[in-house]
Amino acid sequence: MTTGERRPRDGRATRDLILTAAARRFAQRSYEATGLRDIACDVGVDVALVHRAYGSKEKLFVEALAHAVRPASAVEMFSTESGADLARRAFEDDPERETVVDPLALMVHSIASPGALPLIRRIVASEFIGPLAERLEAPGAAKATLIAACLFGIRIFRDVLEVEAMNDDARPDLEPLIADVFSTILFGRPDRSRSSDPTNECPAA
Amino acid sequence: MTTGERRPRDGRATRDLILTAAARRFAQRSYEATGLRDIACDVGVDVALVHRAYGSKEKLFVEALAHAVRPASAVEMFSTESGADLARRAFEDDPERETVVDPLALMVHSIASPGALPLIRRIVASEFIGPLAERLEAPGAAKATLIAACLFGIRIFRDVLEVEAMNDDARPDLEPLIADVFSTILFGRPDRSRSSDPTNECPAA
DNA sequence: GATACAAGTCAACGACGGTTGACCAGGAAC
DNA sequence: GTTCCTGGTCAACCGTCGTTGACTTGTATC
Repeated sequence: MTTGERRPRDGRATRDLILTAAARRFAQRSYEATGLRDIACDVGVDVALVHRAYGSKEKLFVEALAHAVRPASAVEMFSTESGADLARRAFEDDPERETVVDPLALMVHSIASPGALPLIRRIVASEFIGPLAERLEAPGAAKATLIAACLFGIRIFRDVLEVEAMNDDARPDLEPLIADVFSTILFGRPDRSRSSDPTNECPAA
Repeated sequence: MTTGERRPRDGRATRDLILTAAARRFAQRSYEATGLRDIACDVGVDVALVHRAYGSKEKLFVEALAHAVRPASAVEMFSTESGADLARRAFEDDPERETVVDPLALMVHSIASPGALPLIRRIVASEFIGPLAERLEAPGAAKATLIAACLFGIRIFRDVLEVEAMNDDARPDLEPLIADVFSTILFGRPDRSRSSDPTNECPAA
C-alpha cells in the first residue's frame, strides 16, 4: 500500500504500528502463512522497513506474541473466584482491553510454529496458571491448570472453530453448565446460586 | 530420498503411503510449514507423484485430515458415560487405534489453514458432539459440546503445549478433578465414586 | 548552513515451494 | 510383438518469500 508519498518520520510510532499489524496478522493466520509484505502493506510501509525494524521475521513474531498476550494478563481475568464469573468470561472479552488482537487466536495459530511453543508454554504458565494457582487451596496448581485448559478449549471452540453449538443462541444452556464446571473445580461442587434440577441438589445443611 | 532405482509399481499402496505420510507431517507442523517434498521424501518418491496422486496440495491435505480423524471417531471414545472414564480418556490414547497420527494435533495444527476450518468444524460436529449429544438428556447438545471443548483444551495443554503442570506427575491430582468436571456436566454433580471431602458430599438418599 | 544520523524507499538476490509437461518403464490386452 | 494405460521419474517454470545493500530524505545538532 505504498502510495508514493513518503510517510512522516516517526520511528517509534512506526515500530508500534508494525508490531500491532504483525500481531493481528499472526493471529488471523499462522506464522508461516503471513508474509512480511502483508504486514508492510497494512502499515503502509516498505517490506525492508518491517524487516529491519525487528531484525528478522522470527524476532518480530516473538515480540508480537509476547506483546499481544501479556497485556491480556490473566491476573485480572482470574481476579474472580466465582464459577459463574468464570463462565461469563468464557463468553465475553475483557472489557478494559484494547481488543485489536485476540491473544487466544494468536496463541492457537502460533502453536504450529517451531520457535513459538516454548514461548507460549511460558506465557501460559506465568500469566494464566501461576497467578490463579497462588490463590487457590491445594491442589492449587492442578485446579488452575484445569481451569485454564477448559477455558482454552471453550474459547477455541467458540471463537476459532466457531462451533455452531456454542454460539450465542446456546448461551442460556451452556453458561450454567460452564459455571458448574468451574465451581466444581474451585469448590468441589456445582454452582449453588442456581437450581437446574432440584432433585440433584444437596440439601442446604 | 529418491535412490535411483525405481520403486515397485503399486499405485494403490503408494497412494496410501502418501496419505499417511502427509497426515503425519501435517500433524507435526502446519499446512503451510510442510512441503510436498517432505512428504515425498518420507515415502521415497518424487515430488511430482505426490502432487499428481491427489491433484493438489490442498486436496491432499483435506483427504489426509478427513482420513486421520474419522477412524478415531469419538463414537468409541464417548461410548462411556462415566466421568471417571472420560477423565481417563484425557490422559490415555485409544488403545485400539493405530496411533500413527495424533488426530488432535492434526486438528490443532490445521486450524490456521484457510480451507481446513470448515472441515474441522464439520468433523467436530459429526464425530464428536453429535454421537455424544444423542445419548445425553437435555440439554444434550450443550453438554456434549462442553465435554468436547474441555477434553480438547486438556489434550492441547497436555500433548501439544506440553504444559508442565499437566504431565504424568500431576495425574493423581488432576484426574479426580477432571472426573468431577465431566461428572458434573453429565449428571449435575461431582463423581460419586470417590470422596475427597466428605462434608461436601450429598447424602445417598 | 554544514553535518550526521535515523527513517524510509527501491531494486534485486537467492532459495524454496507448488505445479507442469515431457519422458520412461512395466504389464496387460489384443 | 504391438498397443495402450498406469505408475513413476526428471527437469524445469514461475511465483513468493525473507533478506540485503545502496540510495534518498527528513530532522536535529553544532
